[in-house]
Amino acid sequence: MEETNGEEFSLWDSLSSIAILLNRLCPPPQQCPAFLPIRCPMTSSKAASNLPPILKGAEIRDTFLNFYAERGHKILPSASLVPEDPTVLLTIAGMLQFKPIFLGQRTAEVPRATTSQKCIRTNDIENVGRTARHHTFFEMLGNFSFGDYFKEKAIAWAWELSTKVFKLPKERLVVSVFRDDDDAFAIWRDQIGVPVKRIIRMDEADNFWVSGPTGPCGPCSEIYYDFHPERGDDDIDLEDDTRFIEFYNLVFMQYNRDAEENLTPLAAQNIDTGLGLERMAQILQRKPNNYETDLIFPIIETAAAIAGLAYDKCDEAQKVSLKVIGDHVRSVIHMIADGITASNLGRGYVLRRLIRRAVRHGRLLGIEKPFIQQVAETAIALSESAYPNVRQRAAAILGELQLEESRFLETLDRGEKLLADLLAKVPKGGEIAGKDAFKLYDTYGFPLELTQEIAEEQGRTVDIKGFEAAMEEQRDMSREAHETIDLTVQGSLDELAENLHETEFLGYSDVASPAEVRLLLVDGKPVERAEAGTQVQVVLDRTPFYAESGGQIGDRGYLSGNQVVVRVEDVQKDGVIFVHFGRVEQGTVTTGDRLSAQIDLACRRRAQANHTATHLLQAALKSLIDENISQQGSLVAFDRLRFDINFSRALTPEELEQIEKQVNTWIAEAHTAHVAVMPITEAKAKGATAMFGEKYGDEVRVIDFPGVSMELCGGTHVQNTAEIGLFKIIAETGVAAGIRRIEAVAGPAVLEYLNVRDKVVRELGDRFKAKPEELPERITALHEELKATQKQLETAKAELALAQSDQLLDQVETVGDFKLLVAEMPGADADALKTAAERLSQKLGDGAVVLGASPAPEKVNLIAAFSPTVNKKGIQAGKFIGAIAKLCGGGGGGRPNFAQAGGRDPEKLSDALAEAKRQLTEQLAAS
RNA sequence: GGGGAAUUAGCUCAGCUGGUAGAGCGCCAGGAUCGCACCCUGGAGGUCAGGAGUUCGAAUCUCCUAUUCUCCA
Repeated sequence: MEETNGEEFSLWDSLSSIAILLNRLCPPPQQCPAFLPIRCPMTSSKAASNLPPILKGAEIRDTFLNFYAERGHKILPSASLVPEDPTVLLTIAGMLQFKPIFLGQRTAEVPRATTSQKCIRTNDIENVGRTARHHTFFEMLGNFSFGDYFKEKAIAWAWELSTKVFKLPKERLVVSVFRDDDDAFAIWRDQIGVPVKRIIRMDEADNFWVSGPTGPCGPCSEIYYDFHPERGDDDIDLEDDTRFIEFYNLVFMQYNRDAEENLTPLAAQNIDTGLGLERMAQILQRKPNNYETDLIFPIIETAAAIAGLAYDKCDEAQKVSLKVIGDHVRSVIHMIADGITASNLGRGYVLRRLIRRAVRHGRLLGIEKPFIQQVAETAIALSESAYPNVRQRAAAILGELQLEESRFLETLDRGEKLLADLLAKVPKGGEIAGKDAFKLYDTYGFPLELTQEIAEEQGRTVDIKGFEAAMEEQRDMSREAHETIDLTVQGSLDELAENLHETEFLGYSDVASPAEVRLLLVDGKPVERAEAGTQVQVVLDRTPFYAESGGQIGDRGYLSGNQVVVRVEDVQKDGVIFVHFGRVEQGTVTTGDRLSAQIDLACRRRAQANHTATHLLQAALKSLIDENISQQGSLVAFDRLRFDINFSRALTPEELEQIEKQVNTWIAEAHTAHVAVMPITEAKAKGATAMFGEKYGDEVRVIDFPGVSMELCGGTHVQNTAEIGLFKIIAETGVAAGIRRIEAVAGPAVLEYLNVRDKVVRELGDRFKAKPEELPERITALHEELKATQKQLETAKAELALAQSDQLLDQVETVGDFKLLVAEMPGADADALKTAAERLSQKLGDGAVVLGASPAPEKVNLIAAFSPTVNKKGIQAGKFIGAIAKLCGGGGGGRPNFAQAGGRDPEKLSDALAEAKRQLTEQLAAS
């Protein structure tokens, strides 16, 4: 078929409707195995001979994987969204799980593989829903060659898959190659037969792949689908996304780039490709964008139904909101399924933002009530056949979403209230300051767009520039803080590292060893010798000391030699070099000295007990509470251990008791440790627990207590769990939303812990004359008694003050139209004075009352109560009493009608009162 | 890792530049009612998260700690 005659739309539309009809005739996957649609009547029909068959998303996925499986590729499962590579936050590309192979860190088990990989990217999050194909969640179909086939086959297969299997018309395909890649250009032109005009050369920015500043890299070649072939082959602009969509990217990894940017050919050349599932679905399902494909649209329909909307009748803004929900919900269910929980850091924070954006767009659509769970249920149903873990984890997903959604709705409520206050202060037509909007966002989590929207409704604007400036400031602050950490020894060590060799670690087997001083530092600077009394850092050629890592703190001990003793208090690791921090206790230590390095065995044993206990704790949590619990942080010290886990609620006392019991049972069962070093892949295959955020080499150390716990770990452990003796949980607290912290003690540290508790309880028992179990009751009773007594005392004091005040009525004098009372109320405290003064002032009517007392040594209280008529004479209680209080060595103030003051000189009280009386008499008498 | 904020009665929250801790709901009692709900009157209920400091005086200002929320990396 020669291209359409410009009537693209009508033809396309009519073909679409035929296709839809045909699809109805043979639609359901269960009747229609993956390849059947290709054999549908449609493909043989003349009218549709040039139109690819409509395939469901799932069929596209299966077709791709099977195509490459038939060509010797092993189908591997999608890797988790949480990458093994700790430097990467989330799995952002199909090749991520193979990166170590491409970087030469690991050898491939198979020469060819194919995957459908779930991916998350949030760098273009603002575009999601607004363009046809930006997503935070997408699936990348890929075929990979590890030093096996290269360009020729990769190109040929990609073309065969596109044109023969997916039946994309050749005339509608355009390919790109890297500017200098003549090989690829020739293959496309000569072997595939693509017209030269439809092979476009592109620059580095688009068609040269690098994994980092150095390392493997190479040119790419991409295949684009052309929605408007009638526009001709002459000015093809692949950047024009109204015409082209890139759906297949082939990366030819053929060079290694060094620090000087020299490219040298790789011995083993690799192929890494990616075909966007959603994009292919858009093409094959004739949809205007990815969102309306069967991979996402049901989610949108669910959301629309909840909002009471019909998608095709929605305006553009509503469609954007629905698309954002459709996209984000897919991200969110897979993230939670892979064990991520919403929090305020790292990938947990990414998850939170996605959930909140989805909720917010739901509100934009007019949904007031929680709805995310319902939408998520649709998303789970859509994904479960390809990713069964979303169904297995459905309860966790829905629970997490419900928690986070309600938390966000609370945040919004609070923000709306604060914004209302803010708006009240800005006149109509005015502008909300950028820093105010930012504070709302930064401190209270209230989205900027929402601030703008509500402000606009109220006829006000928001200073966006000011907001962004404030945001930039906040970013700088974070970044600076991030960079300025730990400059202690680092700098000088880096300079010297070239002259130092890797410290040989002997501590797994030895507790003491001869060693040579290779480097001596004082205050971070290298020195030849250090005298007794100086703080030093020592680098040895070999050491039995464990350096802090994996949460376990460094060993303590001594370095000793001829007349020299250095006490080691801590050991840190800088890469492969161990630095012993300590103090020279005796003699002079000199670079090159041969010393005996000996660790403090008692401390080491405690650390071992705590460390193994940490492993048992993790195993117990996984088996008793939730298998998805994983470590978020850990500390193993000599006297305690701390273990942070991702878990969204507090553990109950019963659960903690259960865990404690389980760990102690394992201790009592005396399990023997099997420690082995093996390739990481083997360890994983055996089911060893690894930690995210922990860097592992190819060879890993596995600590195995068969049947109980198996973990990758470089720390030191007991040989038998019985050595731990006893394990006791002492606290369970929250660290951040979604993260709980368990603190415990194990081994000898338990005894210390119990001794302290025991001493306190015994002392309390002695003091309260009660048995330990009676203490709480006893204290409650005493507490109540105390409160009752205090209450009685207060009442009595108030009564006394009133009685005293009544007696003072005798001393009232009349000055002109006013009543005047200046008196001392011995023993009355501040409260009593206030009560009395107020009562007297009421009784006197127009007039002034000044009372004074000294409730304690070195303490004076004064109260003045003036009627409004007195204020009119220009006398204010606050100012008046302040001046009087100065006479007693103090100060004071208050309101014009009622004020209080104090001082420190009781012996001057009567003089001060006399002065007060004199002044008041004089001023009140004046007319 | 670095910021910002919050913590006041059983619950939701006021409390201004330091000067006698409040409201609404809930609770208890009384009134009204054949009775209940509504309603009216009265009452109980507070270590102002904890600790230190400044001050004559701190819920209020400063510092530390804990907990929760939130933003950035």
